[in-house]
Amino acid sequence: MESIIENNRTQMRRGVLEYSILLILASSDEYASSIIQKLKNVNIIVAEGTVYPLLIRLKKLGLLTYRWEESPQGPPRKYYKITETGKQQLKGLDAAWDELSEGISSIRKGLK
Amino acid sequence: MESIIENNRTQMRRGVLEYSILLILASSDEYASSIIQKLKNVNIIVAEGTVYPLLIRLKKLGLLTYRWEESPQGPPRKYYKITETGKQQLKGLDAAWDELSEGISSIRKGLK
DNA sequence: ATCAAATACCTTGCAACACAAGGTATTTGA
DNA sequence: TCAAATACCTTGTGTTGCAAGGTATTTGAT
Repeated sequence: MESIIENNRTQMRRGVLEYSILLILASSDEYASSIIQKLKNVNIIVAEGTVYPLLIRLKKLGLLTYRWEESPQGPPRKYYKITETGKQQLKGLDAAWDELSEGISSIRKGLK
Repeated sequence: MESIIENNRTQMRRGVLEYSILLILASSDEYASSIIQKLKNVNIIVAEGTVYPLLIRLKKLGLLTYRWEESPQGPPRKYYKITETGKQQLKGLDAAWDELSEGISSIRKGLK
């Protein structure tokens, strides 16, 4: 018994995940668990099993690099950093998001 | 050779498709080709093979009904209409969209 | 010294779903 | 009679988020 809403919420999130991660990394270098926490803070809740493969993919595409750093406690952390290529691509994603927002906005106004 | 941007544009669109269609039908009854055209008008470009199965699915879920109507030319048209249940679910999707927009907005502001 | 808890990392298998491509049916008009 | 336009729909493929499960490191309590 799954609701249409919950299902679509997932779908919507799915569409902006890479974008969100690049946005976060454009601001500062972060490790996976920290990224997940930041996303959770803005109600974009996402599973570990989603983020790790995604970071690996973005790294393969040359949009990210990473370095290891000691942690205050626990195992070392893999800090990801956005590359120049990544920054350029991010601009394109910004545009894509804006376009989509405007599209939805237009349809919404068409009502009433 | 696929760009990250084009790929993500598709992903983003994907997430809001059901939402967009319900929004359009909340305004007026429409047939599939017309819905596709309206989406195209706001740069949410989508293929036929995407929309038809989706309408069928939404109908099965009880969010839409349809009736046949003669066309000025060509074959008859299947006009879809949103149900009361559909309208209720749409409210939930409105909320989901707003939440996502705010989430992205927050992350974006975190920059600079 | 040992073991539990916390923190991080990562992989596998499944299910959902958009899209490209291809197909059928109806009407009009040349 | 046949091409063009309009409309409907189905099938096969590839991508991908997620649940579940697994490994490794450190700290601190017993």
